[in-house]
Amino acid sequence: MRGFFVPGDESSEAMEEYDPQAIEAKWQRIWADQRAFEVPNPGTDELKQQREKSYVLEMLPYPSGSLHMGHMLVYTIGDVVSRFRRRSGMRVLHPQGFDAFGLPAENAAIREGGHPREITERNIANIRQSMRRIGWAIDWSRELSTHEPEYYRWQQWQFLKFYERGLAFRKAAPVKWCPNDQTVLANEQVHDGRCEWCGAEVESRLMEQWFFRITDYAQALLDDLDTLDWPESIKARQRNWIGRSDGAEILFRIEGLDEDVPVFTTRPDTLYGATFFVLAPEHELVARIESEEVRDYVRRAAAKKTAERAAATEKTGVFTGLHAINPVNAERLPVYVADYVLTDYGTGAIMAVPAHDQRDFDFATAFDLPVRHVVRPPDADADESAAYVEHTGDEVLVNSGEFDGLPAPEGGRRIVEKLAAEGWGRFAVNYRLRDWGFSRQRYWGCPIPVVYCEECGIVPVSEEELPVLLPDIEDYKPKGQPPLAQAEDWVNTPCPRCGGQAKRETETMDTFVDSSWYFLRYCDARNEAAPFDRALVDYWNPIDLYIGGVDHATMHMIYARFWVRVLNELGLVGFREPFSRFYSNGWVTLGKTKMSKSKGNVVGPDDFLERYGADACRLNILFLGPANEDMEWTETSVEAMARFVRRLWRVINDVVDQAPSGEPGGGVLARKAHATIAKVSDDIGRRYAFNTAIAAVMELVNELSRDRAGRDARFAAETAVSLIQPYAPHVVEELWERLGHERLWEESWPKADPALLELETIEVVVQVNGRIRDRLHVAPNTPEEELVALARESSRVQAYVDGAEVVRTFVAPGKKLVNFVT
RNA sequence: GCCGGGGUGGCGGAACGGGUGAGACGCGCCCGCCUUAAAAGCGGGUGUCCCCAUUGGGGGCGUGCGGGUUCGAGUCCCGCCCCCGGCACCA
Repeated sequence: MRGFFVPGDESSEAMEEYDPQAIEAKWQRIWADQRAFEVPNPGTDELKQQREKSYVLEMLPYPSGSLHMGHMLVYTIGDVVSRFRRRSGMRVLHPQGFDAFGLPAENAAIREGGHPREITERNIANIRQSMRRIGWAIDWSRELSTHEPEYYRWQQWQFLKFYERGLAFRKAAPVKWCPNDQTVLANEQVHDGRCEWCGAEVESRLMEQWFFRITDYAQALLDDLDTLDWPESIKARQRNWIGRSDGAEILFRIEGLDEDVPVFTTRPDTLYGATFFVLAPEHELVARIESEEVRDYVRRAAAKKTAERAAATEKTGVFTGLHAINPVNAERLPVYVADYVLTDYGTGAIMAVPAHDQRDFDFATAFDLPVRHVVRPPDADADESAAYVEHTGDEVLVNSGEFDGLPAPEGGRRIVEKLAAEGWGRFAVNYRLRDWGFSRQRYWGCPIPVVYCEECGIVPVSEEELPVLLPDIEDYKPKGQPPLAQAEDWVNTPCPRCGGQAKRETETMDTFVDSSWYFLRYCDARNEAAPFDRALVDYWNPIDLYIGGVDHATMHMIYARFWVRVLNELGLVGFREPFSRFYSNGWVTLGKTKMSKSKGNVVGPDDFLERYGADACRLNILFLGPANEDMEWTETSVEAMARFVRRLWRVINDVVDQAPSGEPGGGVLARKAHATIAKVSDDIGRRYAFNTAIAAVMELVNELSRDRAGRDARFAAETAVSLIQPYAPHVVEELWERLGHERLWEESWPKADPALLELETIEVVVQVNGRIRDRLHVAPNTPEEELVALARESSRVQAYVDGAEVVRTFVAPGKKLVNFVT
């Protein structure tokens, strides 16, 4: 049979070539036919079953033209974990859908013609096909796209609940307006004063907007971060974003206007150092100031682009002629209007303490205002010509009347207490987080289900009327008013309350609303009577492993947390936090720069799928490095993985031909196999160290390849195939069959035999004064005394001890090391 | 400025609760085998300096820099330097 076998020739003449395309197509067809990865919802009785559930989810993809390496990474991470957990006996939910609304499709429609829906659905079809081609184990029966009325209908329904609670409301607010896209942007969508999408400089405008009252939840969102198993860096970002500051609110009487204006400060200890007072140009009181100079300054400030205003190095402002009274010492402080004071942080007004705030100091210098130092380091004279802005906590108050000599923190406290007693101040907390402005003056989004009635004002559409369908229109180009305004038949509608003339809301929702609850809909994706059934949602949630990029750590993940928290208060879900554990994947880079469309350095997976197959590509993306750090894309590494798969193919086929069947013999190879089981299970199951799990299987295959016909070869082969299955699910099914089994994707995950994890002999390192001088090979259960005696006898140890007295002897835990100290 | 994460071979990276010669696994490179040749494959080598030597053997130094703790430090502590990221005229 092996007549032409030539020593050294690795390949059996009977062995077929490894053909990834054919093998992958075959198994993908089988999985689809058998609906292998659909997981039914539990029945009522099953809800009580012990079988552990696991909800593994990657962030919802935006359906741009095609998949990129970032997708490849995120979804492969989730796939490996979900396949691993499924084989570990859990009931695993691993669905997929599309974040289908949004500006890019609409802009493409404007640019190239066509309907955003057609463009989007074409992209979705394309991406879905790629996803199947990569072999991700997805429950496609739960697929959703956020642009489908079946989905957004229930989003509108939830909006109505928020509206009833007063959590969705309209207010006039200064908003970031993109003059190019003709729409309002969320703060989060503005980077360095520029529009996230088109890069145009953003303007500030005062407009009526829809908001969600997320600020009511700032503290709750901050507190509950402590309960979440997230990377510290991600929690830190959310904490930064929420931006809690502890301080005081203090009232200043404005002479002449007869108004008490509150300011927020984190430094009440410096109150005696206030030498002037500043209002933001947008502050409501400013409009009441009768001064041509002030009006002129306000006009110029308003005209400045946000970017300019933030980048300004020189402080500008104008004296109002008014004075504010410092409540602590009745000093008259000149009131200025200056645009370095922000209107949307704190109260839009500040007490200025130039001695202890760099910005105030700069302003005081420019306007020749006095600087009075009131806190001083305990053992040094302050430099009166500069601002002293440190606060180590050891400073003492000076020039502060009755509070002189107190440590600054205590002095600050006492000052607030005194003001509080007199009704001029209180301790206060301020947050950076703003309410979530969610209306967009664009077409391709979820319609906001309200109408404006001439008689009744804002009237919500009744639940029975949902969904408010997005109508088709001719022209998507915004012209100062939202594109939906063109759909006159749709806009004009009778008022649900009085039946009179009314107009529909023509703004649409921010797509972050769409992605704030999609993970709930997956649990009950075809429900036509409700957004979801609470029992099902409570069964699957919270998500056990949520995977995605850091770029969504603030906006999406804060909004979704807020949304779920509100649903919890509404009694619609039984949990407060949606994402128990978050795994943040790194970026795939080319060279050292991030792959991104704007940089034009995107390498797509399609080409590599064709050349090397899905299994090699899946292995590659996880072998590049730790998946939670940035990793550099190299073509040589895909080739290396293709080589590994081919090698696996050959070695296993040889084992099938050459190795005896029967029980493993417990030799070195069998022990290696058990060690590998332990390592891979821990790497995937606990450490999320996907790269080292692959390395471990490679080591096993390397050892196996040297002993393909041995008594443990078959066991080692089965183990290697089984362990690499989550990464390379196609080729292993083929090999598994050749090994005489079937349906590896349903096979229980192997368990390491603790008895075989112990090696027959262990190597014990013998050190003299911390330097390794010899090694012993002994039985693992050798008693300590015997071990020490053996080590002491070693000629090499003798040589290094060299007659000196051994003062101490250390035996490391596990008896793997003996150290003699002379 | 505040906050978070990092600095390990030629490269990507291992070393998981201080305990086996740091460098697993892979890439690259070098040598060899196979081949008419190539591809593929297979075997070996690959931190650095030094010493003895014929194959071979032995030793010192090495995880950004400087200290420290410890029998033992890439890992812990103190002080620096550098890189990446978040927030930021945020009062």
